[in-house]
Amino acid sequence: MSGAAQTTSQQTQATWQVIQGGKAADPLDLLAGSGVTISLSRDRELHAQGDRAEFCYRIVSGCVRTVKLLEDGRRQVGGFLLAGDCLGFDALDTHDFAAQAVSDVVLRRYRRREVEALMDRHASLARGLREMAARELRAAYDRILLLGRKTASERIATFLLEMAARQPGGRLGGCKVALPMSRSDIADHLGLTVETVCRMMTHLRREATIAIEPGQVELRNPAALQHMAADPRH
Amino acid sequence: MSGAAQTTSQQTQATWQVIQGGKAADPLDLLAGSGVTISLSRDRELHAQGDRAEFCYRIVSGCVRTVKLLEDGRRQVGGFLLAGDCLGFDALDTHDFAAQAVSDVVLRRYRRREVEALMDRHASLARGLREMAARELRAAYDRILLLGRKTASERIATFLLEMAARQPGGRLGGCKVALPMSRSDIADHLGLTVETVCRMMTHLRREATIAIEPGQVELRNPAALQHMAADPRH
DNA sequence: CGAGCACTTGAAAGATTTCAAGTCCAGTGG
DNA sequence: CCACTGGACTTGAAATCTTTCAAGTGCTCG
Repeated sequence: MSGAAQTTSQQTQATWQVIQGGKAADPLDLLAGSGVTISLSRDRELHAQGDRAEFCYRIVSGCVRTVKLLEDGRRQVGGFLLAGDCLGFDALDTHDFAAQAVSDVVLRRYRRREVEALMDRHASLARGLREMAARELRAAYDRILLLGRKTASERIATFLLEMAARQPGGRLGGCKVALPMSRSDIADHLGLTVETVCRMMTHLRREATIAIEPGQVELRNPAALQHMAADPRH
Repeated sequence: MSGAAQTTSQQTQATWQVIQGGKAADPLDLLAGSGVTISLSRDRELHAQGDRAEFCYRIVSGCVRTVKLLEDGRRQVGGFLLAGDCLGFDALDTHDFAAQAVSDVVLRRYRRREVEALMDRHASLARGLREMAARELRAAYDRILLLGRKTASERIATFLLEMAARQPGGRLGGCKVALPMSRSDIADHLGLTVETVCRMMTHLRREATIAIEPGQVELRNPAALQHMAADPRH
């Protein structure tokens, strides 16, 4: 019953009707009215590590990376967010990682207070966001397995297949996968060095498993990648 | 308004009153009535990888590990759960990792259907579990940083300090930290081999930073550990 | 008392990193 | 319009951390 909840209740109510009437809609549609559209240019920060978590976001277009830093400069890229992905809905009071635009980015920004209030009013939204958090957690455990137990070549293969699966037109065979992030971003995501990432990619190119083009790769032999993603020895 | 929700609503209502009247209580108290107490002996599984997620659990005593396996037998221990910790509240339809008793264990088991229904009825419970999921996610990102970017000695130091912080009587200086899990469990948790874990522990013992005893270690110089947890060299 | 398993320790092997050049472009200024 | 500069990307060789392979110790359970 907070002020924030009151001010948004009208548009929310309208959206709710639509969902009731239609098929199982995106639970986030409930938020449609309460967001603001923002544009950010390459390398700008959505929020810094430690910032109060006032807002959460949904990517409209472009690519965002989440980043944690160690005091001595070592960097871990938690993940890359593409169009449709959400960020910060499950934060606590502060963000414990930074979020930065990998490319020019358009996103929709929501006030967390309002989202929280809406969740208390609409169990369906709460359920939807809960499921989203569960998916994130599952992805995090997959990454923990990758970082804890997979070799460099397995990590690269897994990463390429993951990016391919997230591509809009999701065919695997001979599809071009956009890689808007730098090699260094990929390295810091996979717990490797830039050089190792390069060597592995070069190796895949020489085997004709992939073709490297600026800003993207073409998967010429996805089966080989899939095999490689589960086999420690090359 | 499912049947499950109806059958639990009476005891829930009673608990709810208590929470309203008292200080900010454990949101899980709402579940008090709907669980069953279970005992499991060492190495038994709470659930296997891929099992339908019918139940979720709260550890009463003992230690539980979560485990993911690769086809070729490589193993990643996601984490260790101690008394008070929860498991499976944020699962999707299936568990994507196994949960196994590290020691003899007593736990409280809840039916997820009932928990879901209660969440829809009580926004406060939903909020509490949401916050719990957020904490888990934060811990997962910390582990990703550890596995992606920290050296073996940093991993060990971080692990020992983490376990110490979770100890019931939370003093750090000269405190004994129970380590119910095997070296091999620790290795698979930190992305190392058993041998490396042993060597690092031995090293710490020789420096008199810790004292090793069966099933536990004593932190003799926590400051040294803290320094080591953030310094890649030694 | 013996077997088996967890744990420890040492030495050799290996995967990845570090260090060191280059190459290739895109954007800039002459 | 074109050379120049800086950054991203590649590639090679040496160094290093961790693993792998090999024993050996010690403890617990039959």
